[in-house]
Amino acid sequence: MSEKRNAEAGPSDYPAKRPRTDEDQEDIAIDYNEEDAIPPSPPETNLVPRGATINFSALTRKLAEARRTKDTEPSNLSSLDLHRRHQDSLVSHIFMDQDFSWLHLKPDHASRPLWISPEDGHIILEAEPVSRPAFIHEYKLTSYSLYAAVSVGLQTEDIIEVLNRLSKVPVPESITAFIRERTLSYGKVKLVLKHNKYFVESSHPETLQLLLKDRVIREARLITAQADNSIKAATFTTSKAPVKGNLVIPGTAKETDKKKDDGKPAAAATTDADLFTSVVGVEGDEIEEDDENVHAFEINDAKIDDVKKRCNELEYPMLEEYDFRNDTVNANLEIDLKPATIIRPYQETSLSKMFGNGRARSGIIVLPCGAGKTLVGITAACTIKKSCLVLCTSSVSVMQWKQQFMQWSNVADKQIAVFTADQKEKFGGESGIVVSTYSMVANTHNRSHESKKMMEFLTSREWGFILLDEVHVVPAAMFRRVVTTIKAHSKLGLTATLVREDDKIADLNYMIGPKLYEANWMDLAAKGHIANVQCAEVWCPMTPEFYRQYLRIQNRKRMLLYCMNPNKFQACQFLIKYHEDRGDKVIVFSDNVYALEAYAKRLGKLYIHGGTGQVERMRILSWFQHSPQVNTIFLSKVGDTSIDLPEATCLIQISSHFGSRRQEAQRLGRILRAKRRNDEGFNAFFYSLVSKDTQEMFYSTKRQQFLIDQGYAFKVITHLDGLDKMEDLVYRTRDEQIELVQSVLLASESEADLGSDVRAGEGDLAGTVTSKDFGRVPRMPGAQRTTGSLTALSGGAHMSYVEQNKSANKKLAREQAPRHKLFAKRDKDKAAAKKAAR
DNA sequence: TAGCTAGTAA
DNA sequence: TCTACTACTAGCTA
Repeated sequence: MSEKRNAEAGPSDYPAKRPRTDEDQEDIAIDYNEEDAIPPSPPETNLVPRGATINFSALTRKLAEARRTKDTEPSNLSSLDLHRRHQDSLVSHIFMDQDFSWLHLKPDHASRPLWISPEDGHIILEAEPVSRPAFIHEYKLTSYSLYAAVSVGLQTEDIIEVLNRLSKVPVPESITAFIRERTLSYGKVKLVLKHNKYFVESSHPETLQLLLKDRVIREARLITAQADNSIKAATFTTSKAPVKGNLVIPGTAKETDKKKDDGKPAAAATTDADLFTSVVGVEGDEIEEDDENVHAFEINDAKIDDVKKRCNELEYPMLEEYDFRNDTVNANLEIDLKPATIIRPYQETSLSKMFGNGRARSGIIVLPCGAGKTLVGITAACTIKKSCLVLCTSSVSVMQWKQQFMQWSNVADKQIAVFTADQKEKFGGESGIVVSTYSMVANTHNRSHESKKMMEFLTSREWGFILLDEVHVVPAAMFRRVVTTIKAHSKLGLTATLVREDDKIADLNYMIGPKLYEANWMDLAAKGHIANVQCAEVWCPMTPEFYRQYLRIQNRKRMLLYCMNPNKFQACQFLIKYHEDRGDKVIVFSDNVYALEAYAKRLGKLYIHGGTGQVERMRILSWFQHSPQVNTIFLSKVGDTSIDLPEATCLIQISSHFGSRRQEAQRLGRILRAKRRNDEGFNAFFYSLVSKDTQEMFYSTKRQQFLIDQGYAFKVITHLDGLDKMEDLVYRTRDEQIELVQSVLLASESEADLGSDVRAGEGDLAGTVTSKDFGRVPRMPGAQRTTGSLTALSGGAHMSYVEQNKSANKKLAREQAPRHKLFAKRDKDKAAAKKAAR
């Protein structure tokens, strides 16, 4: 119902990482010595003590107090006070410098979890701190979230009613007015595909008239030959399909006894969403369809994107629903899930959001990697039973989708076709499934003859269903055209990470549809569907040599220096050893190919990057999967997508430039499948190695945001116990380190000359460890391995977790602009969201 | 099979 | 605000 994001509190916000003012620095400097005295527990927000309620007026009072003290006594603060003050600044961000102490708390406010800001629709939820980093969750009422709520079947008064029931303070007038205003127009306009033509449809002719006043929409309208210019003439009527009926989603446990149970949420699937619907009780009584006639006008399919966008801007977002059961024009597809296929409760919940009223709503389902997105898509296809087009990002996943379709459904072999550069198949008969890539369908120039014919095949027909895998790529300039060139009655987007670092993610709202369902990673982990993950950020101090060079050198080459930091090298070696000894399978990610090779070479491990050939990849991967001697592999960002990774249980990130939240989440997703040993309290591990006091710290914070939003807590490790005693520790001596820094500098020089052509040396780099070497030399490097007992190890036992370390380098801090551009972006987002809410 | 272009993410 | 920059993918041609 609302877009969730955590209050910006929690372990990720280390004072050392946030932009500071000069006086802040003074505080930190004074405070420095006290830091070590802090007990080794993750920092908790001081806003609300565990289990307490938010005392609204007290909070604002405290805020004002904090501001006053800040002015009068800037220095003499203990570290705890500092931390508090930091928290206060976060609170003031939530409150936007407003004093809301005038709001009346309801008498029983203690039992109500929400409060709502009358100014901007921020909702603060006091939640049970199960395993969340923060006890306060911040949501925001936006046009989009209301749109999503309405499209899932909630009605205006229900929303207000529920807010009122849960809120500590009466729902402000401004908010109810906002909800009314925004929801009233939703769902009034629909985009309908009929006989390969698009129509804007509504049961309110005055709404259509209103839309036609807009120039963009008016110009997109197609006027049929006999029509004059009035709406009436171009309007045709049609009676609506019967409501609901007994649609059963295949694969659900209650497939058999569905009929009466429809209204009640399944006991097994008590997700947040269910909790909500159970409060409202709307799932049963869907919006009553008026039997009235509907009115429509045709629009030019080339301009659909514009029209949709325009309608969205006019606050009349177009719903797209497909009444597939009453579609007699398009041929049915013989497809069903195999009898043995049972879908999980949350998968069922997500599908019930899509098919809630007996039709197929277009929209987006967000599930973490490894939670069975593919099966959700396949089940949806089996429910609609019409021709279906599946689009993915790479040709590898094209093959995977086909294989999954064969595995889970009874689709006939000749009904499923693949369309890539290598294979251009068509399905037999009137209906079928085509799996292809975005670029294949989006590509407009330079078509081979065969592709051209295939595209004609795809564009000439009407698809019942289009499945968009990794839907977050769709807003890209070239890919977005697929949504309009392919004529599909319903669209389902699947993704694990509905984030982009640009502002295009909001476009999906009108391009595909609203977010129908988003699973909470923590909930899934708690129920054992995905692995439990321990996330940790390992702070590796720069060695003096490296830091000197780091400060001297300009922007780009700096990256290599903090990637190749000997301390990081050692930490990486230590962690690999540690986890291999436990019996973990370890993946090490490095964005930087030079660092990737250097690390893998030095530590004697196999690695894969973009230049690694297909055969080679498969060989290394199968070794990693099956050989007890290959327990660690190094991956460049090829591993982010397009490589099907086996069940790794530990992940180490050595270089992760830039603040891509998506990448971070996707990488974490690589170990989520490792749920086998979940029952034994088994954890998967995710380490991010960060060179201290470098730019990396900024990016790291930014990257973690998505995972923090999902409820993951990042521990900070500043010391790896036992590292000093480790045998064969690399770069132990100063001489070795100096040698390393020199080779790094040399490399960054030559790399600058060579440009990006890293591949030039591939294969003949002295000492490069690739599987070719194993062909000749049977010895596996790093083969010494003792099997550790899994139950005995909890992972954190050998490491000291330290809350914070504020020994920030002053000089460095001064170098950084007071407002880093990452924060500028955040400010911009905030402003944009605010504007959208207005 | 390499080499090219074009596209994506940040 | 825009661009830079790198690693990578897909698709096509010869």
